[in-house]
Amino acid sequence: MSTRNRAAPRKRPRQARAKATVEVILEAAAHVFVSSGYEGTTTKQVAERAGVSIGTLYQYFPSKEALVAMLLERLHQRVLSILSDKLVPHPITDLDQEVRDLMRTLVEAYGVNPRLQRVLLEQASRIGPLQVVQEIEARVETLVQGVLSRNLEFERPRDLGLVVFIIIRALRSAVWSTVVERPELIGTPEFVEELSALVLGYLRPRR
Amino acid sequence: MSTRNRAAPRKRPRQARAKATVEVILEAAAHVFVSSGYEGTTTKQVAERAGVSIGTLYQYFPSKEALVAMLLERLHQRVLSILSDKLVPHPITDLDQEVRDLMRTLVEAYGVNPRLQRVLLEQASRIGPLQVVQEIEARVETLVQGVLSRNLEFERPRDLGLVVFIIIRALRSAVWSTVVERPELIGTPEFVEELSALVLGYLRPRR
Amino acid sequence: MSTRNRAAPRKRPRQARAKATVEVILEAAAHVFVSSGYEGTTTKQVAERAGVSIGTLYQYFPSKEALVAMLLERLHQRVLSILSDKLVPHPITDLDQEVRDLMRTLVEAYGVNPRLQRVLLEQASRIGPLQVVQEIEARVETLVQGVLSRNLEFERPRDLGLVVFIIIRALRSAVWSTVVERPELIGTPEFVEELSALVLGYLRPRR
Amino acid sequence: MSTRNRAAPRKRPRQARAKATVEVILEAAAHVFVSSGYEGTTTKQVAERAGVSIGTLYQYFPSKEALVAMLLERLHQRVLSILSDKLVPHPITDLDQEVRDLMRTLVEAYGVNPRLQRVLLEQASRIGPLQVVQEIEARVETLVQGVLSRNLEFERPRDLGLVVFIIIRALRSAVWSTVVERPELIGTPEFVEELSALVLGYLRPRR
DNA sequence: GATGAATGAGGCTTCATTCAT
DNA sequence: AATGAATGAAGCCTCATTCAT
Repeated sequence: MSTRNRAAPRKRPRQARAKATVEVILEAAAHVFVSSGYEGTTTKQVAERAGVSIGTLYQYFPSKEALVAMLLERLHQRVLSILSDKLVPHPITDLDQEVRDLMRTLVEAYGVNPRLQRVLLEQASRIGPLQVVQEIEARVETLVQGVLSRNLEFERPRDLGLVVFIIIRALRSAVWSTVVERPELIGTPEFVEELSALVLGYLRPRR
Repeated sequence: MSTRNRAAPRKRPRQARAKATVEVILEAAAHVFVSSGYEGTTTKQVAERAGVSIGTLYQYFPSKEALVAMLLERLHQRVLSILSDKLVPHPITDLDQEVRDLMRTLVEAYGVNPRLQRVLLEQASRIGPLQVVQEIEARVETLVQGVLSRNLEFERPRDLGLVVFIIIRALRSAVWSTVVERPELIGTPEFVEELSALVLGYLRPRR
Repeated sequence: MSTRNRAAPRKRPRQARAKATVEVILEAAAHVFVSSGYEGTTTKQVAERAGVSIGTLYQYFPSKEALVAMLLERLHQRVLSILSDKLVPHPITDLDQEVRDLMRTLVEAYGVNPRLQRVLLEQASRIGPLQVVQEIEARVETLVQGVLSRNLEFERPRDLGLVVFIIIRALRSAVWSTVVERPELIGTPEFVEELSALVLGYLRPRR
Repeated sequence: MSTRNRAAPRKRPRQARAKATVEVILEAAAHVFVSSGYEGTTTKQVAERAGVSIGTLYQYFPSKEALVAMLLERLHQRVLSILSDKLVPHPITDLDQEVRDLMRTLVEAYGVNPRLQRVLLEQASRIGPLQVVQEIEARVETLVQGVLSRNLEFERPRDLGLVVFIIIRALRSAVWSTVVERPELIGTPEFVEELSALVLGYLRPRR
């Protein structure tokens, strides 16, 4: 319980000013985490960039980990909301297009501040499996698996769970690596096309 | 150069005893890095696990970074030797089998102590682009690209460099994630089959 | 500038408590430097003697050098204020008395915590030419040279700069050595008399 | 006894080779002490510069202090031999010339590797009053005092011990400072002339 | 005698966190 | 609520010295 609590926010801000303070701190934290990494980031730096005192920071976040936890929660909410918006069940007309849309959605989701995602997820595993993260990951997998199971049939028997597991990691890694190593490609149609090819080729039965 | 190269080993061991010491330190470092991560690892822990004094450690490695650099070098030598052994140019008979072999080789290479690979590569980028790493990555890409360019033809025009970039990240990530999250799958034929499907499907022109 | 200036104080204390802390740390540092020398002094010793934690020390002084730099600045301010107070230009009546007063002033200035002066000046040269020190030394030389040039005439041509250079070192050394080796003499009229004789004899043309 | 012994050489070298080794170590030590200061000097540096192993160094000198002690002894032997050679009692003809010779001798003595003298004497006081040093200093003072007492008469009563004390410090400091701050002046007739003026003026009764 | 590998106490410094104001 | 001064555990690293070979 004590461990779990370290990562929990200290108090929910009630007043408008307090809410603004929390926002500004989180923004600052995101910025510093991205540019300095988790260990390279000091709470003082975050406070300074946020323009608040270190004491104020600790009033809202009882530890450095709590910053990670909160950011992780937010980030995943954003990722999840993207997925939920786009993956509402609906009648399928064009299978190919369907799968392609799904992938585009995943790429879009992983493209939300990917450097921050990287830093945070790295910590997520160290902090101990944060419930938020696990939940989200599970939901993403479920969503994807749902779409696929409703729409695909394989010639040979395949473990759909494994397929989804692999797809997600492959896509995520491709997106993140590209952000870091070839940022100029992000957003080009060519890049999206290749990612789609990766996934569609994988899902489509081979001759 | 002397001041800057914190990552270079401090001295070449001359006596047999010293060589053994270096080995034992590196083994210890690998172990602790894997279990505690780079920042979570202290030089004292490494020395203790190696059964040597902290002074001895610093006699051979002038900094924590130097441990990473040395391990990185060794790891890559191993990875590269796997690749070189298997990817010797030779007459192609069965294209499908050929590509599948290539992928198996990559999986094998990324399966060499993957948790350590993860920790080290993460640091590699922070330490500054270590030559060893860049070289290796370049050579892997070149090798793969070579095999592919000799054996594949695409219906639509594709940027082969981008294709290889994506394949490598996708494969690597899939292997690493599996080691961490589903270790029981590593080595199963099913897993290898899926990875092959991922790559072959990607490379094969879609109908 | 930020990286290089290890000798600059880290932050200006705002609250009254902080100011008091800075004072107490500087006093402690002066004491320990005098009794143990620069290298013999550890920052921990200083913090302990000041009755603050080591962290507090580093909050205000980013390094051991910064302690030296600050003490040097203070010491020289004191020395300079003594000189400025006494060496205000004024009409000369008794030349002999005039020079004697000048010397008395120098002795008084070098007599301000001379053991500390020794330790600090030794470091000043190692730290790299601190501006404060150079400025002060230059001003002392200028002041002395000014008084002398307005009041002395030599039979043979002499390099007044060299004369001043020698006088200052000779006086300073005599004062400092006496503090260390014959402290009982400091302040006796006899001692002052001899120093005056040293300087006046030097300045007065020989027959 | 244990403290005293730290500074004593470990063994007298008997063989020629051993003697050469000791010499080469001492030369190296002198060099490194001068360029890096006492604390800045590591025994390993000394060994390396001497071209011997650290083990060999410790075979002849049981500690870093022992190096200082030995160098101090040698240096003072040299200083003392200069003084002894020149200050042999002899009939006085020209008083003025006599005193001037004495001063020249002192300057010459203090000019023998003055930077090393500075480093060593600094340590001498920290190591604890080394007998060698005290003896030498005493002998120098005695010698000088002897010459002066036989040849000078003052109008007013003066403490000759104090006079000598002051002269020696004044001269030494002037020489050493000049080496550090105005090396180009060392050896010029002008510089010697000023030092002589300093001393002669001091000794000669004022009108 | 020589070598250099090994030791470990101890130094400097950072930074997450607490708490008095 | 906010501030920022104070804390101190803990990390990295150096270097004088010992000792097995």
